[in-house]
Formats: sequence, C-alpha cells, structure tokens
Amino acid sequence: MNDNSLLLSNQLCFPLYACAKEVVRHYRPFLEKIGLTYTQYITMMLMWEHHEIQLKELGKLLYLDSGTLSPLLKKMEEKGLVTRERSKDDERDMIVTITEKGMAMKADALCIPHDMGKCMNISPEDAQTLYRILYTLLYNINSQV
Amino acid sequence: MNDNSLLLSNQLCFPLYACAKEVVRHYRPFLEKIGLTYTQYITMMLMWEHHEIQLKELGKLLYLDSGTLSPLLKKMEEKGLVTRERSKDDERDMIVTITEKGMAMKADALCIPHDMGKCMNISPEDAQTLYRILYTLLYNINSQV
DNA sequence: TACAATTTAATTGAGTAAAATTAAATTGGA
DNA sequence: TCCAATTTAATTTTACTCAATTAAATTGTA
Repeated sequence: MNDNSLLLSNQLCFPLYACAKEVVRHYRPFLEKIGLTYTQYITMMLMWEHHEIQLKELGKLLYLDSGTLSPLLKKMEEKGLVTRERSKDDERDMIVTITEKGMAMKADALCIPHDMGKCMNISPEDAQTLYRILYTLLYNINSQV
Repeated sequence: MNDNSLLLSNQLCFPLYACAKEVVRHYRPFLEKIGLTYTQYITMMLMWEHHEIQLKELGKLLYLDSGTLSPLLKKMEEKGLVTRERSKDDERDMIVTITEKGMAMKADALCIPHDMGKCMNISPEDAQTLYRILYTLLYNINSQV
C-alpha cells in the first residue's frame, strides 16, 4: 500500500485485460472468413462438442449470463447455425441444438487454432504455464469465502 | 489440426478471455466505492502518474482507441476528475490533465490493489510468471511481420 | 393441495470496444 | 508557397457484457 501500488505497470490485472482484448482482436480477421464473432466462435466450439445443450449450461461453461447469451443465440439462430426451443420437461429451460449448417462450419474453422497459434507466437512451455495459471486463477477467484 | 483442436478446453485464448472478464467483474464492488468503472480506474492510474498526458498517448499505453477514450474522458471530465483541452502547439492533440479532485481520489484508491490481491488468491511466484508471460505475449502479438 | 421460494430466460440500461468514416490541423515535398 | 499525405480526435455502427429487474415455470413444504 505504498506509493507504487497504484502504478499501472505494477498491476497484474492490466496485462491480463489488455492481452485478452488484443488476442480477441487478432482473432477477428480469421473469424470474419467464417462469419463469426469471437463470442459466437467459443459458443460454436461448445456446440460442436455437445450438439445439444441448455442455455444455462452454456452460461456456466462460457462465464456468460443470459443477458449476453439470449441475444447472441438469437443471432446464431437467424444465421441457421443453431435452433432454440424450450425443454419439454421444464419449460424454463432453453435447449440449444446445432444444425447441419452449424456442423458443416466446423470444417472451415479447423485452421483457426493453428493460424492464431502462429499469431500469438508463444513457446509451448509458456503456453502450458499460462494455461495452468489462468485456470487456477479462474477457479480461485470464484471460490471466495 | 485434428479433431480435438476445436475443443474449448484445448484453447489458450478462452481462459485468458474468461479470466480477464472475471477479474474485471470482481473489481466492480471495490471500484463502486470510489465511483469508477474498471476502464476509468486504469485511466486514473495513468493520470496519477503523469498528471498531464495526450489522449493519443493514453491510447497507446492502455491499448484503447479514441472511440473508447473520447466518451470515457468526457464522462471523467463531467465527474470533475480531469480537464480536456486542445494543445496550443498542435490543435489536433487533446491534452488531458488531472484535477485536484482527481488527485485526491488516489488516497481512496490505495487499498484497491491489496483488496483485489486477496480476492485473486494467486501465489507470488505464479503472479510473477503470469506477469512475465502476459507482457511477452502482449509484445509478440503486436509485432507481426 | 395452496403458495412461497427458487430457478431460469428475457429484457433493460449503462459502459465498454473495435472498425470505419469524417473532419480538422499539420507536415513535407515539388 | 501549394497541396497532397499524414496525423489526430470525434463520431457512427455493430457487438458484446454485466447488473438489475421482470415474468414464467417449477419445487418444496405446511
């Protein structure tokens, strides 16, 4: 709590914030080729994996709430990538299902992780360390007493 | 470029994106006490350090463009934290200057880095490693050939 | 069985962000 | 000196993002 504690260069939050923004920004040209935004892209990754999933579950996995996901999924439905319908078992639940068109998009996205990897230019060791620390932080920050 | 390359859990970008969002979100209750948003907070850090700075320079240091900073600084001027005026030397430049009220706010912000540090719950070693890797990444991603 | 508490999505409002465009001022070269 | 190129902020458009609120459906309990 000294005079340097409020220097921007002494914060850990700032390179985290700036880095995340820059990485997402650098995804844009690659994602534009398949017509997705970054948020739509990470949503599609979960759809390619699960095929069918509740909005609630998407929110937990993506750390996004319904205020973001509801309009996002409507746009993705308009693009024909997913369908949305209420659960028969529980009308509160919104079930999101990937379409054939959504499945087909996966082939066009396959090159993106590789292309972005080159763009990020990080060593495998640093990538592994960064991955570990970020997931630890993500776990810890949401486990407060 | 195999079948697992598009799994969300295999991406490095995602924990970076999610972590940055969660960290900024956890800043909110602390920053509300002094009436700042996160973006205003990191801007104030630079103002406490420089007292007077060009919008252009703020943008470089914060990785933000005028589309974000122009309205942000107007709001901060309305709050009486900074003043904005064109440079006498070059009318294109917008000079931002901290006010007495802005300076006084620093005392109220001194506890925030410490409070957030507890909230993030990261070891000093991991914090140092994370800091190093993030700044390396930030440098590399903006140095493409 | 009633009905209060809980769960879930959707909506609303405020605040970023980035790209593209516009407009004004300055600079540099013929 | 003239004027084209450059620099800089501001504006516009599109797209998140979160907190708070609302509304509907479900659950649990007296």
